[in-house]
Amino acid sequence: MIARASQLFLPTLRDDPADAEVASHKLLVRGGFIRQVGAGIWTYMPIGWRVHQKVVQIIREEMNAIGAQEMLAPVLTPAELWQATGRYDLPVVFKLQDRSGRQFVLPMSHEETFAFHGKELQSYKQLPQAWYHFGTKERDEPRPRGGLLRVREFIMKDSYSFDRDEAGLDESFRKHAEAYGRIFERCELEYYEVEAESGEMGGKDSNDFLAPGAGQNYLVRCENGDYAADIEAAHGVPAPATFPDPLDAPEEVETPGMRTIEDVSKFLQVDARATAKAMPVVVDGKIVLALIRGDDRLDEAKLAAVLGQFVRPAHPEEITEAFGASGGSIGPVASPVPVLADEALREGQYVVGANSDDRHLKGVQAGRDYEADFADLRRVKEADACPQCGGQLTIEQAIEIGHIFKLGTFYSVPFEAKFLDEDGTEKPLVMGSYGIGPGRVIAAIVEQHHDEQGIIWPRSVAPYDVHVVALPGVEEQAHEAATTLDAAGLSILLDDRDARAGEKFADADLIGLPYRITVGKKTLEDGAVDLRDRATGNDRRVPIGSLGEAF
RNA sequence: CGGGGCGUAGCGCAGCCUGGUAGCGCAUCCGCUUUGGGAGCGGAAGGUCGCCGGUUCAAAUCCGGCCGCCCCGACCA
Repeated sequence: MIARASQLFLPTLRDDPADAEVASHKLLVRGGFIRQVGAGIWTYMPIGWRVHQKVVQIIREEMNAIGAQEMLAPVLTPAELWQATGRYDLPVVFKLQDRSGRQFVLPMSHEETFAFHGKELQSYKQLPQAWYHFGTKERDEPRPRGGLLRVREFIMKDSYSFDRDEAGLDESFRKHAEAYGRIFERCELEYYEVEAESGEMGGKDSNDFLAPGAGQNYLVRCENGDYAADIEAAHGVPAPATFPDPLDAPEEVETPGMRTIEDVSKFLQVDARATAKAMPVVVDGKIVLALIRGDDRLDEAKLAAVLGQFVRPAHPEEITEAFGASGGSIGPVASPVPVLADEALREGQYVVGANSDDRHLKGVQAGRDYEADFADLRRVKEADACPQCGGQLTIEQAIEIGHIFKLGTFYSVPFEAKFLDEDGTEKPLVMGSYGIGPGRVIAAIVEQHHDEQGIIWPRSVAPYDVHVVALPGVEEQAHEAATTLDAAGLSILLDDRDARAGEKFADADLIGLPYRITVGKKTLEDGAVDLRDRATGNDRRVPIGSLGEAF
């Protein structure tokens, strides 16, 4: 097909929009792909929607290839469905009422709705099933940002698998993971499948697909390529500490006014890595002392994974009341509250607060001088070693483009979505859920495929294959060239606007179709046109007669 | 929800401090000249200055309230 730029709704902008920070946001707006309607609310304009449809079609083909069945569930959803699982109370869920006060939800995902339909599955003979749709999701995000990176309304491909048992779920999960890999490869995305936190979806195992680029997630990777994880789930091997000579028992020392690790380690001439810092937190109204190595940062997500969702730092008054000392001077020895220590502290002797202002203890050893539960609490740092091979870890921003969950029976039990198994017993369906946001995929592609001039679309998702630039005076010949390419099965954007060459070239670079053909008097004298590869910038002169075979 | 910033023509901005006929660049429309990397000249159109209230002879400008948007944090697929 041939689209004429003179007729298209394709408003390109010369300048970056004032409110854009990340490359994908700037380029998609400038290139006339998307426009903002409100915070986190976007319209896809014609060429942006074409890209979206290309991504959707790739996803659709790969989902169908693993036997998943496409359907469509509604956006407007009776609140009862969400009350059944308790997700009704999540703050990110949009709620509304109809005129007679009936309550509804605008869903952020469709586990409830699909589990509701799962009730019609009756027998193990019907299993496994996998259903999906491209549905509009609504999220009352506390803070939308970054163009398409984090929005309040978006289309998501979400699929739901129904199996007899855990083994079946494992298989459905694996098939989805493989399909996701094929989808992202076809979109020419660099991506990593990593273990993730399950967030508010319920259930247990979940993997994220992270694409390096801008984005809200932090991807930890080993230089040797054998380890990748989201920072909230990542493990790193901390650099070893240099310990002073061991002591037979803790020794109390005066540390006047020393409240920070930096102060204490400098004052006592001790490696900061041979100190421990104590962070009192409150969960369920009780104080717990979280203990990590002095040079580490507490990872709130990991702490919450151990202690529960509602952990908060203790207030200064709570600390003083419990420990009889202020925040910078507390420690695990004779702690009045349970101690939860980071794994790094199992071995070695550390300097810790003495639970008395202006005093610290040297030579404190876990197990000998205090009792603690151990867990991985520390945030991974760049200096850490890879847990697999000891290689150097790197941390980079990444976009979460897909997330797959093993839900188990979290949804099927409240909905009583049961089936009769081969042994004649009734069992709850074992479910999985699997999401991909095409909008985020598009943003990730642009983050990974652009230059100073604009976007460089992979051919698989480009809105058109070829940008035919008609220079003044040869509009007829340009149209003929476009017709030839169209007949050869390519999709064409024909720039037939009454504009200058420089402007058309700049727009072509910005819009980023894989190929550009320039039809101008200069080369037409030789019966040829120029063919430029957007990615490499290389030009080729192609005789008009063989245009159809040039691709 | 905490901190910071912004709201003036389609887009990017100045004007506000020190109140007095609303401006610049790009884009748009008309004409002429130009035409292979965002042209030149001439003419034109386009604005309830986010909203409401207050002060004042007079408010884009000062004061109060509200709304919207962006960034950082909290939170989050």
